[in-house]
Amino acid sequence: MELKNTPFPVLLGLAHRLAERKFMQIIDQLKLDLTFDQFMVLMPIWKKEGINQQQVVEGCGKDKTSVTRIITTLENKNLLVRIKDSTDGRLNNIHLTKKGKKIIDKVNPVMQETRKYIKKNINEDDFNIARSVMIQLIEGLDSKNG
Amino acid sequence: MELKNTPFPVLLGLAHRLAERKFMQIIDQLKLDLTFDQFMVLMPIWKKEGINQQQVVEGCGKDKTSVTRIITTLENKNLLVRIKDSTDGRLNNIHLTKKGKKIIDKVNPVMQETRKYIKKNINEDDFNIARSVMIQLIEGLDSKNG
DNA sequence: AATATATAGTTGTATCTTCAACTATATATT
DNA sequence: AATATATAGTTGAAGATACAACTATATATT
Repeated sequence: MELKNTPFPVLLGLAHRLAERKFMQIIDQLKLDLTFDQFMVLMPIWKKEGINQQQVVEGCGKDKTSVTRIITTLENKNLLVRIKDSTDGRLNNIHLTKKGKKIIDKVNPVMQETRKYIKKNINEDDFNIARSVMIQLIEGLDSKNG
Repeated sequence: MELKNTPFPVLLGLAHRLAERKFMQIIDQLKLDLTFDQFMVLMPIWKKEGINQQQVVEGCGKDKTSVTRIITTLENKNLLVRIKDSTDGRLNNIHLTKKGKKIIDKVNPVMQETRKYIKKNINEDDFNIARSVMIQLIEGLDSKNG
């Protein structure tokens, strides 16, 4: 596939898809019943136990509808539980179960490995520039900023 | 949302999603019955009339399953037609209808506008580095290369 | 020519995504 | 206190995605 003249949004989609696929290739070897998207939702909860769904939305970059549904899926798999906040009835605080923690402990090293794999052969300075461009791009596109 | 320490795959997903959303915001103003993904499939066909589905796959960066289904959707909307290749019976050559061409002519300027919008405030050299990093990343991840 | 292998495209199933509309609770304004 | 507005989360519907298994045609190998 000729990438040189490929529009940037196409590159974005491709990179996104291929990175997911690579991750799944590796995770499948662990025989874990987990998708990439489910992992993306678990991640911020693992980083900060008991955060609410809105904070999960911010932590994983997914739409709140998707987060609602994936959390339901994960709850049905007994990887986490929703607990209503005692002082603000709108909030669902999310807690990992033992099973949830266990699965994350298995997946995390895989994630590290995948990140290294993705970065291999890429100049570190360039990679950091790409990171900052992505961030500027996201900030420029964020609905709050027009 | 705090982006500084956000993992790169999350940034990829976010940028991808926000770019799509921005595009749709603008396209909706034209009252066209078209999604971003449908446009992504139309684009390579518009660039080269009569290409087959496999070439569309390469041109839009989507999975062949998705392309099959989106092309069916677009055929039902009368924006294109499948025509079996006369010398290789495996191939579907895709041709835009008049309606299809008309819609692309309306969307193209929007796409240009969106690209400008996305790049605004981003240093051009940095943007080009980001582009090349994306390409290296895709090439490194492409299944053919391991 | 017969068989094996490769390529193009489709279909089934499960999951994910988006938008818009909705419920419920909390906060701000009068 | 009553009303308006904002925020957190859910649901329905339409569309997109991934993988694996499948059909059909073409090319390579014996």
